Amino acid sequence: MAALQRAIVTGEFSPGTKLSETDLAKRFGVSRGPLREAIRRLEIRRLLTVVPNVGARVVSLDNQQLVELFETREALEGQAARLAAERMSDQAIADLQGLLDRHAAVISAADGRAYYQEEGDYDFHYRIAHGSGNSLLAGILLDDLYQLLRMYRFRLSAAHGRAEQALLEHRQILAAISERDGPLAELLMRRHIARGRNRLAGQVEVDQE
Amino acid sequence: MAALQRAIVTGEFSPGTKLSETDLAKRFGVSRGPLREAIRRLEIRRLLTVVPNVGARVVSLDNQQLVELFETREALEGQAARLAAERMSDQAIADLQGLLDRHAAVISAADGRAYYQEEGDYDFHYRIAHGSGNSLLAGILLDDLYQLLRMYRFRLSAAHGRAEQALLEHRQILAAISERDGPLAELLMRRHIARGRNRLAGQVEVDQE
DNA sequence: GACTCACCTATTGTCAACAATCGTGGCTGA
DNA sequence: TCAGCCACGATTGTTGACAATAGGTGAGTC
Repeated sequence: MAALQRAIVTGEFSPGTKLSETDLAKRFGVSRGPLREAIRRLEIRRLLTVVPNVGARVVSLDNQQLVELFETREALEGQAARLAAERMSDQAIADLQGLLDRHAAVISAADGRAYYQEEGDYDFHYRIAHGSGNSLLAGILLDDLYQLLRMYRFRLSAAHGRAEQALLEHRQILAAISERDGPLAELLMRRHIARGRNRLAGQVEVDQE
Repeated sequence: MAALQRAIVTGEFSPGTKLSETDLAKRFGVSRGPLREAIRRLEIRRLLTVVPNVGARVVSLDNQQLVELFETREALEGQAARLAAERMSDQAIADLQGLLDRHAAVISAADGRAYYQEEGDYDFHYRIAHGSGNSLLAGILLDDLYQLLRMYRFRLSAAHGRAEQALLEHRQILAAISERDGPLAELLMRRHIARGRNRLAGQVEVDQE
């Protein structure tokens, strides 16, 4: 069930790949019934595109669609940061501070490369989404958009030194949250994501098929 | 397929209702296989809550969850309004102006009651979402959140005179879009939705079972 | 040689039967 | 009388087989 989603998100199936029901059923050792249900779920989550009587393919996002993804994240994560500033517990904020400290250690050890590309960035955003105290908002971000984003992390490869920059931005956002300044937290988060979007827009198109 | 979703959204099944697979299968004249796929889809769309080995129920949102819905809409529709101000065609803006004129006619004819409760409000927000030019953003709003919202329109019953107020706010938003003022359009849209949320918060709890 | 049409294969869509799990009701015992 | 246990019924989860549709392939014709 979740195994299929993981296989897609982790890039085991590259974007655009045709998914045969019978093949997948054998691969995961289940019958086609449950598998079709899993496919429907991933279709709604926008990880697969299904055309009737033809089959399912792993979504293949062009740069335009990635820009759309970032625009949507900008709105939702901005709101999440604002709400987190109002609602996150002092304990959760302290924990998040600890997380960023660990990230800093990783960065200096790995010379800046690892942080942004790897799960560290997701960790931070993950906690902010949860910290919003809004389970609907958090659900849309974590269950839908982040899964989509992870498929394309390879294309969002960080420029050298981007890791330190990202960490700095994370620290600024957390500082705003810590001071319970909702509007500032929202503004900083939106900028943080907009930077990612701009980096994307300036990138050469890399179409695969 | 879509018939089940329509039946739920239109309130044919009231919130909290237990949905039996066999009953629904007979009702819609299909087998349990396709029906289960439909259930999974509606589960992801958050219209049904499914607990394993027990069954599916129509979601039953308490006021807290409705507040979450409005908070999420606020972020997404605000962004949609901002983008619409940048991207909507002059033609689409003119059409939307015509829609609001027709709404005004309906209001004066029906003495203000019909507009806000009925589909008129959705029409406006629907077009803004589309006007954003962001199909992901529009999809989340139209396919997920609005369906959820429509289930609870009865609880959001407008106070007398709210229809005129809503129409006025719609006109202000459209004016900002027409002047290509993205930030203003976002601000006004967020306020427009926040008013709905505040009305909700001040409302007595009406739990159904 | 290129185009058209019919067939054929492979894949998706659907169905009815079987297995597994949960909730309920009644029974038993203290 | 009430608590706990057991068995039964009902509902969900799963499976394999059958039907329908799409795309490719080959022969035939212009």
